Amino acid sequence: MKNKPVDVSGNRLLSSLPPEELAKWLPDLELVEMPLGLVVYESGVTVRHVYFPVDSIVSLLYVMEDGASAEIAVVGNEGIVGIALFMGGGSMPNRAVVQSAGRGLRLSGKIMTEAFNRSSAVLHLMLRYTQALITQMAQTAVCNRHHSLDQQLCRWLLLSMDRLRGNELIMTQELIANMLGVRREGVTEAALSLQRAGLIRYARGHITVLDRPGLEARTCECYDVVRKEYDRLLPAIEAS
Amino acid sequence: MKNKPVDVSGNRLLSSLPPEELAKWLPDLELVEMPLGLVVYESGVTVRHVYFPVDSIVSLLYVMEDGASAEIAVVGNEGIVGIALFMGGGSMPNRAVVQSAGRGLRLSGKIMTEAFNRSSAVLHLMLRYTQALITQMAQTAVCNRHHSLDQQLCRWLLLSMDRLRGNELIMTQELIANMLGVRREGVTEAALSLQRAGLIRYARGHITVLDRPGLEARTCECYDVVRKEYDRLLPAIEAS
DNA sequence: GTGGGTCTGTGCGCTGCCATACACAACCGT
DNA sequence: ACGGTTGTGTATGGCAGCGCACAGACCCAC
Repeated sequence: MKNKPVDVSGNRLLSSLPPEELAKWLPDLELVEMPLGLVVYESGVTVRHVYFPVDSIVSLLYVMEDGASAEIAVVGNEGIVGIALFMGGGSMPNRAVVQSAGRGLRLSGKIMTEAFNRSSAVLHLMLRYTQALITQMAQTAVCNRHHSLDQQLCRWLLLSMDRLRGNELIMTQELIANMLGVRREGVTEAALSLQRAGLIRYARGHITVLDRPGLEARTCECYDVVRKEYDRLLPAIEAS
Repeated sequence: MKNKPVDVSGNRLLSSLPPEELAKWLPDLELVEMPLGLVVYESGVTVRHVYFPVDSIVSLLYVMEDGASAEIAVVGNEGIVGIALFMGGGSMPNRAVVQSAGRGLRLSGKIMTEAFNRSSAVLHLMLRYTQALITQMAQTAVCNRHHSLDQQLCRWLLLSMDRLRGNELIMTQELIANMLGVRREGVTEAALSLQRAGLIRYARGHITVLDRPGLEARTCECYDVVRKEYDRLLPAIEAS
């Protein structure tokens, strides 16, 4: 348990809490490292902490019996990992994995649940966030059904970049393929296509976005739907 | 506003409410017809009522700019249509359409919201249901990514049958195709295949399930994941 | 700098679903 | 009984993504 003041401004949800509520959390909020690949919670296992990513990204993915996987949603500095805690189920049939290394603020589930049940401000903020997350999942389903790998890669890159600071992402094509639930070779082709169009630069696990508007033009409507819904449901944040 | 006693036992969520809470709702619960194709709520439009299907099924689907569609989740007598009301957003970027005609119990959003904010029993029940719904959406995304049309049709049939009484469904292949987001011809082929295997009988909009265990054996793991999660999260109901 | 692991690019045949087009059968009203 | 509408079966060609196999390119450790 740390005593030094924790900077809470890195997470949009946390920094949207009423100050008096936040004050109660501060002593228990712990800044933790979230290395690439860390499993934040496992499918079907009761979560003990919630995590507020600061400069990391956490991917919620379902792992099938045969080992294949598919991303369901992604959580970054706009959200919280572990909604099952306050939704009442305690666990979910999917896994949360750190997709982009960084740090996050961790809070014990007990404190979170108490706050949720006591403060209607906390409750309503968390539920609005959850609704946004639902939209992201729904749109993932739609996108998986109807759109090309090319478009999905654009969507995925944009969603990820929205949840980070810079314009660079550390992520191999293999990992992206796991997230999208496609073959690595498919990602290679799609990424090459984006690179040839001058939208990104890709080199051994380092992706740099060169032309964000270009990506936005190339992706499907799904990205926009999700983006707009997050903007609508969550308190505005000063332009980053 | 009806005065005759409304039978609430047809909906699992409603009948799981504490009796004293339910008593407050009774005067305002209205039994309404839900004909095939009725749009319960429209994408982006604030919902004014919630609906508890009794012997109808409502499909949540996203309609794309080009008119194509994809089902995100399905709600029957185990659930409620209009979660955006208590989640705080008021609306969602998808449409709710009656997929199987029947009746439902309608409640004004105002009353629902008040109950949600006042009664922690109502709140927790609704949130647990919402978590189950989230799982269904997540699994839809996974299924869309990885599984064959054949398996998806099985999943869809099973999910639908779980939400109805008998073993018959009134539904053209065209409509099923809209839900699954595939071509009608694809559904024809898949349905023929199931029919040849003796699992269903199909005739001009009438589907009869002949061999439920057979369907369960043929579908993907997605159905089971969703089924188990609904069973886990929602209060047990006497065997139907 | 050399060798081994990691990451990316490429080729090939295969399959599942798409788009289009059309045949036919069942039902429905008059 | 008849013609239109609705629902279902079938064929043909095409394409996106898959599975597999392998080649090169880069990076790091020794």
